[in-house]
Amino acid sequence: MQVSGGDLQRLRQLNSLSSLRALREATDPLTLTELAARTGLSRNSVIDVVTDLQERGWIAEVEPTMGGMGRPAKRYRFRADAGHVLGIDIGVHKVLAVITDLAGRTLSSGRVAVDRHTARPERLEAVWRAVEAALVASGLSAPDLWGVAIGSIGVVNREGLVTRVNDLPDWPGVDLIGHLGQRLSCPITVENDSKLAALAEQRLGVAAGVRDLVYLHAGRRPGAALILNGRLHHGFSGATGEVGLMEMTGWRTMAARLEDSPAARGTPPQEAAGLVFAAARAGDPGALAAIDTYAHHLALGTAAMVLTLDPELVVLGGGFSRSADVLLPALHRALEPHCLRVPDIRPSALGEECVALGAACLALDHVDEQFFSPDGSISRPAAPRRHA
Amino acid sequence: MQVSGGDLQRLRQLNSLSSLRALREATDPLTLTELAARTGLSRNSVIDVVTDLQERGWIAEVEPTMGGMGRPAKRYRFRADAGHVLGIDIGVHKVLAVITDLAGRTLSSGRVAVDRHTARPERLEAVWRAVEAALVASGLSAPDLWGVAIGSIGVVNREGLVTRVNDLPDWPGVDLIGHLGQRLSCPITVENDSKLAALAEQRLGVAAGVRDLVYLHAGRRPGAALILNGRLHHGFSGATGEVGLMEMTGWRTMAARLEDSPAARGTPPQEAAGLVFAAARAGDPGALAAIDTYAHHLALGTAAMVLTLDPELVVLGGGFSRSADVLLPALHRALEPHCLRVPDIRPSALGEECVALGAACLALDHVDEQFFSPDGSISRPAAPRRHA
DNA sequence: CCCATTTATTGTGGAGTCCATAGATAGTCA
DNA sequence: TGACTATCTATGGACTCCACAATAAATGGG
Repeated sequence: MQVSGGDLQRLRQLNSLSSLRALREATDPLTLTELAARTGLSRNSVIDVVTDLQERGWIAEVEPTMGGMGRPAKRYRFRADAGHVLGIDIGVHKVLAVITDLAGRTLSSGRVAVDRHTARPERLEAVWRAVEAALVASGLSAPDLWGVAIGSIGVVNREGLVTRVNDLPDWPGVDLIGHLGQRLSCPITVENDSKLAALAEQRLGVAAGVRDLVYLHAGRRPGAALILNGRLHHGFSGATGEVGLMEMTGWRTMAARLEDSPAARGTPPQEAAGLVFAAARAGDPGALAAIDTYAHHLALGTAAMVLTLDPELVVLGGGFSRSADVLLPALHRALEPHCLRVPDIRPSALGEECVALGAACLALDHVDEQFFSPDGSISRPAAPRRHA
Repeated sequence: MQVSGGDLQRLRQLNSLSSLRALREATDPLTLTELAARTGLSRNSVIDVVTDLQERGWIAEVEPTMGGMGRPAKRYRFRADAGHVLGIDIGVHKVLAVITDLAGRTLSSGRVAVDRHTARPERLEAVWRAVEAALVASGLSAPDLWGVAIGSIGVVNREGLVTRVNDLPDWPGVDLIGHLGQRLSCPITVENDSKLAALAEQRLGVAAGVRDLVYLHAGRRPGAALILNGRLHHGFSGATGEVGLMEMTGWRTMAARLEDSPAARGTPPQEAAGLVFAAARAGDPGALAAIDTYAHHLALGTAAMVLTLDPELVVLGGGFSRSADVLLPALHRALEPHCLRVPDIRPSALGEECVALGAACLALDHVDEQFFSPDGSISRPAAPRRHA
């Protein structure tokens, strides 16, 4: 609840922003009268604001719709194509770059495969190749980007440094902002990948509009992230959702035990879990038991977070969420003995672009913040700045 | 980040509010020039705003300080005595009502002793007697109150209803807003007592200004509450910080086990814990071991919250926090094996008025919200309204 | 085809708020 | 007493919003 106040021009800016927001959040183009009603301004003032925004390229007039009574009104829409942001997902097995417009719609993407043995320089090079591919595919160039956010595995602190990673020995300490800042001249943010997946679900996925939620990354490397009061919860040092570190939850070993179950014995570990889920779907008692055991452990850590936070929703994401038809009921059953009220549980709606899309959402958030800050102006973010 | 905008009078209102906030947050009275610098407004505008605020009784002029160069400047201060709020703590053993000014400073209080066998009607009657006593002591009457908040034991939902209580069988379902609304004509809010204690610590106590913290209520009935992003975290149904419900933490029985330790065997349970802590302070090995066991269990639940949230600070409150000199180091040791980073732990600074003060803080928050809402005016809250 | 009805657009004047600037005022210091 | 400094006071200009009246463009009925 920040009170800003200021100048008459600041007032005009605030009114422009509230008009812009109204147009952006509306599903259909709005007439001047509708916009006046939504912003609470008089019609005259809305005309001033709208012509101004139109000249600056923020909104566009669309064909008036005929057929109603009276003189047809001009209609205006938000121009989501006025600017673009870049979201990057740096994972163990892939690097994915996505370019979206200001509404978060994907325009293009670039993908480069890597693996757990890829060294830091090669991984960074892969990042740049993915970005270039996405830029080429979109027809844009680097200076057209208004913001960039990067999702990385590991714990990311407030300065955007990766501080702790389990799987990639040479990844901690990498300065992604410094690296990408050499070629990109817009604000750059770094965040943990699970956190960005949670953000994507809250903005574009099954958790649209939910204020408090726990995101579970159920996969070979379990994790969790939190959206609290509608915002990503970063924590003091970035290490949130780490309940799996409590040995009693069994999170450290639960995925391996699932892959070791008789239904998948002997298959390569990357396919094992899928086989177990398939077997369970076919009614195999051993597979069902293995999944119940997995769900039991997943529920222990989840219960710790749910009892702490009492969220409205739990989103089941990660690779295993593809088998939500089997896993979700088991998780629900396993949570019941622990929770006062088992929250709604929904499987992730977004695919493997989840993290990159969440990164784009975070970049959009920062663009927004710049607009709405007291000294910001309604124009594209200008100065290259380091964000964390 | 709510964009408001509006007409010229709304702009004036915003500028008045930012001036008011600047004066309230300043430690000393400010001159017009200083105020202009802090608000970013021109001197002329500040004069307009300030004379207006003075006429409405929000600020007062103080004697100019001589001795400097140039013409002595008028100085203005926020009038914290312009309004008052009431905070009520309804506990098992006492009802405490506190009246504070707009700065959260206690003016008067009223206290009535009750016990676990007091039935609901008598407890509600005690609430009213405590309120009347506080009013009499302050020289105010009910219509002078701008806001009321009540801290109750048990889970409190968004509608302000008490939904779940362990110790008082006839307390769930009590409609405190309806009851007090019969005699008080200002907005009334109800919240869980531990949550309010946490709020008090964040506003007036050891956690001043900390954005993310976990409040531990270490006492005969353990509990926890969270401040996240500078605001009280209520949760979807009000049941946050309930990690103690996980049987593996041992929270349900840890206090009884402490009271049962040899150092206090045979003493009345209300004094037992104090005796154990005293014995530990004197070096008694059995007492030290009992405290280590207690700290171990307290740490299990705390670790679940800390790993989930990665807070900056843990505040140790509740009755046992009087023995923080013994308990805090034990808790720190017990947390270390579980946490990546053990947060700063500080003992509560506020005494047993903690909950009532937190209630006053919450009432002040609601008064503030009314000021800063787009359609609010800079005047005392008018209409009686139910808050939850 | 013309006209009443409905809704949107355009134009004018007034009120409120903020700002820049210049001159008057009230202290201190030599 | 007179220079100096910072504050107070007054005036005019610029900007933004609003209310109201007149004009314009569509529909639908006679």
